[in-house]
Amino acid sequence: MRAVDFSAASIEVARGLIGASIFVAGVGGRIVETEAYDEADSASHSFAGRTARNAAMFGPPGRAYVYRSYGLHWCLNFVCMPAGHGAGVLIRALEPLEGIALMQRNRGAARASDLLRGPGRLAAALRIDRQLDGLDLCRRGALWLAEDGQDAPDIGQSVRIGITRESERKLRFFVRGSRYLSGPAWLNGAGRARRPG
DNA sequence: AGTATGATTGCCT
DNA sequence: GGCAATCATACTG
Repeated sequence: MRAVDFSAASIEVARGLIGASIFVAGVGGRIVETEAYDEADSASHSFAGRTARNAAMFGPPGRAYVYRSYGLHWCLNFVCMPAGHGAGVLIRALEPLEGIALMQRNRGAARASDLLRGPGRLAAALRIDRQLDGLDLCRRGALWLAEDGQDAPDIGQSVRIGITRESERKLRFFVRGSRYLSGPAWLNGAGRARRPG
């Protein structure tokens, strides 16, 4: 499947989005880390059913779901199949590509390697907030996606970060060896993800 | 490199 | 009231 194609389950979309790029008004980067949240996933915001906050997750695939995390940060997700069941992909980290100086201004002059490392940080750098919730990503709107021309990256797989429920499922995908990842080093290592020892 | 803490909003999963 | 798909800061090593 094409990378920018949401007619698939979140685990496939999470893997497929690695290497694609996100652009928002003069800034953007390449996706290096994602997490899948599927239907019947107790770690997902959609698990308890539809609310005002998570309504976009229950809409058509290929839309943005933007939520506030810990009352402070915004986080960006893409809605996936099956439609109406609340599956999605959390975008966790980008490699800076375009508008680095502007993104540094948006976040208070972070180093390039820290600019887009983590879902809250990348949303701040790209100035993503509630206004983009529900945006149709298949049209070129305020935020759009681009295929990457580069060859396929080496993709690692690990457990998800910052959750307590279903914490053993390996639904996080990342570019192995990237300097732009979030999470502890032992999750991002060269081998398959495991603790050193 | 790893660990602890407080900030703050929305839903109780 | 408690908790959450987080982050900056302030420590320790």
